[in-house]
Amino acid sequence: MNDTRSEIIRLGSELIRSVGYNSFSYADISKALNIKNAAIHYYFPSKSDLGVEIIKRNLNAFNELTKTWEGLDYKLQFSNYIHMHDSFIGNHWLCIVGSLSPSYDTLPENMQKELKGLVNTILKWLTALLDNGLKTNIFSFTETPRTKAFIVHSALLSSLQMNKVLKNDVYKSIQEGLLNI
Amino acid sequence: MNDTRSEIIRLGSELIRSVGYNSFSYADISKALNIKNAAIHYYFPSKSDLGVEIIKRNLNAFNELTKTWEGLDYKLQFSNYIHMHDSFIGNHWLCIVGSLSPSYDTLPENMQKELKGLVNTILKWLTALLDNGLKTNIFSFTETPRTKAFIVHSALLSSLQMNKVLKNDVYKSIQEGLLNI
DNA sequence: GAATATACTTACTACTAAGTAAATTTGATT
DNA sequence: AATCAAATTTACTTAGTAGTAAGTATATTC
Repeated sequence: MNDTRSEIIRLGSELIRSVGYNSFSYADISKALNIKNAAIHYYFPSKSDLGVEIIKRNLNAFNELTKTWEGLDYKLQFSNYIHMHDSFIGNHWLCIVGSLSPSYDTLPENMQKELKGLVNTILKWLTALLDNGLKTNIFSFTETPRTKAFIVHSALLSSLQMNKVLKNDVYKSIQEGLLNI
Repeated sequence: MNDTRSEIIRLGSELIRSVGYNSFSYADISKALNIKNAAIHYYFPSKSDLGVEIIKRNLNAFNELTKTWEGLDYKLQFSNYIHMHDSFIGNHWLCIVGSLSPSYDTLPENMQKELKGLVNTILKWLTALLDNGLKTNIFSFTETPRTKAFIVHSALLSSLQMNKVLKNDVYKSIQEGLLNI
């Protein structure tokens, strides 16, 4: 795969995580990569094409990653999930879902669809894991697995957002709280 | 208080909740109110002045509301808090914190400061409530009150964001899950 | 009744954004 | 060396966006 193209995607991802989809421009990318904005339009005719590609890659990465966890015990899989975004804290980055969801109504339709698919994939995987763990008495909680998945996912996603604002131990605290399952 | 001014604030609040601070313009407000954009600049010279005013009003409203709950038993206060944003679901609105936090790095400094103050106020109140409830055996949870406050706040805030994307029962589910304390 | 403040409008500026058409360069193939 | 397609720049358009300077009608104060 072309170097410029993947650099655009890499930078685009970072920008979505740090300032959000609506707050970065092709100029931000072109300046950083020392190319012209038209060069980005060559690879991604419209900004939403880039947005869709970035979401797709995240979905792919999630599927690949969880596949490598297959067979691990549920506690470890859960812990892996909870620690998935640890590398983002220092830069105060968000996960893609936490970055794009709040501005969902302003996103182009193809990105909305892709984002919805990503969220559903994550929740489906997490619900199944919690269900398995509950049935085998590895986990212990009173909510339904689906509700528990909603809560865990939401709390984790939002802890990255709060980390941006408070810049304190909110992320680590929530992690520890959630792991106590 | 002036009618135009409060209409600007009302509409600004709605727009922040629905599309976010960076995605609405003075044109959106001026068109809706049948005034010129300069009229908005008359009341709020810069957009951040409007943003700050809206956050301040939310802080004020939170303080006023929780003050009216003083004396109520902890379970009821907690339930009131959890149901605070029920009226937003139909329109897929976010709470102010959930709307502004993800784009924190793009906000003008005065808004960042104000937002941080609001988050701290909410977390302080919630932590105190959870602490009181735990000490009197009204609530039962294993985390520290501070961590539990982080989790509850984050899960609730993010459930409104997920409601935008999924448009299903995620908000109600999380509410029920959280109330089981 | 003259002066002044309030609440705007008109008409603009400076700037930024996404996007495009056409020309040019680069690099591999024949 | 000539050719051709892919990659990229040049130079531009269109459409916003925040913000401002100057003017005006209406009410309020002196």
